[in-house]
Amino acid sequence: MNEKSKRKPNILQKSFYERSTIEVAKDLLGTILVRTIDGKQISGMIVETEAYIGIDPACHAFKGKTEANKALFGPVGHAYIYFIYGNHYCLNAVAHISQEKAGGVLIRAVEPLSGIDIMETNRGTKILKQLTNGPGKLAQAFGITKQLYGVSLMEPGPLYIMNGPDLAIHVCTASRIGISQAQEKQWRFFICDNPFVSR
DNA sequence: AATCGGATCGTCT
DNA sequence: GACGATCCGATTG
Repeated sequence: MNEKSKRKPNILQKSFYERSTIEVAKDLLGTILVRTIDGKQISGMIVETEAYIGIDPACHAFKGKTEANKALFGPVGHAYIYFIYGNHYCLNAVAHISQEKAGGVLIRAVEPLSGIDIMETNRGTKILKQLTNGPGKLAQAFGITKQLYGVSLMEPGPLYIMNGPDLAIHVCTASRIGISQAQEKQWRFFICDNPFVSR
């Protein structure tokens, strides 16, 4: 174990996020999303993601940089959060190769691991499968709002992502959900047969 | 089980 | 002024 991993045990670092957005989206499957809030911890294993690269018409960064999407153009390994449909926040991890100007991975679903009682309170339901099986739902369960906009996911703070257990993961691929552009791209990834994948 | 429409508001045109 | 990387409850089969 080297000095770096001693300081930040198991937390994914810049070298993980500074790669092809699609590769990062696949590799985030099976990792652990951790939220610390009020001294308590919520965590879940990422089971569903979607890749959005800057040159892709479905990506929020496609039409250029704005105040709302600027995090997508910022340093990799940070959170890009957006508010949609008047009700919901969604979480992305900024990730792209250095030559690209923007790109991110939408975290669409996780499998609850710890802090399930807090998730139940945040979501207003005790139905386990409905706590985090969708991007808006997991944001609500984890208490993710725009106050976390742009925070680093690479250090022990309010929100970070850790390596998961070394499990054999079978990755399924599909079209992304809820977009009108570039629907043919197969850039949605999920752990096959996991019950917390949306739909 | 599957489908449908309403809620609701930040962001961009 | 319209729309959206969604969710939920109601209704129908």
